[in-house]
Amino acid sequence: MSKEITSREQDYSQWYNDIVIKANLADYSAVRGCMVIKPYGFALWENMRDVLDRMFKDTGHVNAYFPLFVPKSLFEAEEKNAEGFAKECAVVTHYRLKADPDHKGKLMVDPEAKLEEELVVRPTSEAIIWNTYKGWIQSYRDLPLLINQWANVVRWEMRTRLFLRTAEFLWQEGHTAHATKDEAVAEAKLMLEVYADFAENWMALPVIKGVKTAAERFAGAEDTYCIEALMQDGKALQAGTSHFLGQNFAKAFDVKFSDKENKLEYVWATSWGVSTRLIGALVMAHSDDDGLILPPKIAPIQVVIVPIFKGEEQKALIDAKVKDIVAQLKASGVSVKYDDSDNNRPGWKFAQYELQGIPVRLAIGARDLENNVIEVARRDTKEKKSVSLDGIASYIKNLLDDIQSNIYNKAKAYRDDHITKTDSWDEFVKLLDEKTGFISAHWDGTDETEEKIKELTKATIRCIPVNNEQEDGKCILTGKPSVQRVLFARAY
RNA sequence: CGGGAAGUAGCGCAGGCCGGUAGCGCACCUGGUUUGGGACCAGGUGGUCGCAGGUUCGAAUCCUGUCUUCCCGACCA
Repeated sequence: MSKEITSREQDYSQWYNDIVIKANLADYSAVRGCMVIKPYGFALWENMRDVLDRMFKDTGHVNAYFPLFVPKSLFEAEEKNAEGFAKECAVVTHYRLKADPDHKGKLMVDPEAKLEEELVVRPTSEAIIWNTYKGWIQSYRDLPLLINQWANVVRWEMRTRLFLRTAEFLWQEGHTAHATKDEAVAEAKLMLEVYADFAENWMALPVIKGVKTAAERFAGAEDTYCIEALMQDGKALQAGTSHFLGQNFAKAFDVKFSDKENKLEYVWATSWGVSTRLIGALVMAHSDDDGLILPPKIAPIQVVIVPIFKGEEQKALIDAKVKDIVAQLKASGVSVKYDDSDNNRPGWKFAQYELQGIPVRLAIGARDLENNVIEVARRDTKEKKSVSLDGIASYIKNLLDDIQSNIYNKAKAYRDDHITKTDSWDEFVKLLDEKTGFISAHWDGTDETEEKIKELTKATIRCIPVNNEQEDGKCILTGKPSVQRVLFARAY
């Protein structure tokens, strides 16, 4: 049991915070609601970003960068979107400070330097981007326009949590323009598939693809698609969203194109994003009471090697052997760190690297050298095994694959076990409190019922799964007729 | 933004009521012994007690304000 980390049973929230801090993913900062992403956490984000970036490019997208600031007049152009974000916008009103005459050595906002028009710090970039697209799109030959940007955004949250909800966060936002509705819908669905692929095959995070109800939909969208994941405390977490925006932004920003018949039409739009919140999902989906557990495919370091020795002579022999092992692993594309620092003893290192979620640990001492073996410890199951050094690289490669799928299967088994069907309101309430997870129940399709259920239970409709089975039934709350079940859960 | 708790050495905490030389454990430095699951001995370094005011001869301690964090709530794509 870790000395550093609160157990999940004792305090799940504290367990999460402990892991984020103690595994060196992030740190608190002097700015309310904003965190520092530390090198280890950022390396993880870089790996995730690189994979996603390649997936975006493989589906025809290119990167660009748009400004951090959005003039208020542009921001408010698409009314629903603006209203949706209005309450959490940071706004720049002045452009200069000056020495404060009443407080020596202090600065004050210069009242003379008020901006003509306030600048909204982007909570998302639809406005500035669609204002720009207006100048880029004239003809159907300019379409589709498939652009992504990696950026920071600011949402002035009242209550923040490391990675899960911070005032500033990093993300990517794709913004595409299309000639037809069908093509835009297809794009939104395609990117949902990309996100699901990334979550499942790289993050080992099983997700449910679905569509949001009107109440949960992105402000300004016609349809919001999402991937929903389940955390170990039974709460759902939205891990990514993809929006079909219809012609709402095209109309708000007057973006028209000439089609083949030379008719002027509004373009069709999508936007889609995932953020550093995914790191929070990763932590909460896989980790245990000893610390972080990372899927090998995105772990910053896949293998750490710890030498165990008495005296410099042994150390030299081990160094020579490890040098060879490191070369073999690197040649096989495995990222590896050799920790031969003398600051800490092996036991300390073992605990530390487990806390940081490094998938595989190798320990090697004089005894192993004699027998031409090495001790292999896997983080996910904590199994240890002595393995021959002959063919060690391919053994490790296979092991990393096995760990990747084991982590996924474990998360999936938990998730699948926590999707419960019910047709009884009493059971619905009981399940939310006791079993937790997703509850599959009939809903009459109205905002009022959804809102009422949220009031009564704090559960929201996470999504209507794609390809949802159609089945006649009665609404869990009102008893009114329903044609399908939807997934409810308490959520982050 | 409302309610609660916290902030004293890098980390974890004591001290605070009852104002009077700022302490403990871990970490760090030096030396030595060690090294197969968070080593041990000895000797050291390190703090304007979150910040700003106030009360007082004197404030970590009392008062006011403020900042940051955590928990609960409201809010949140």
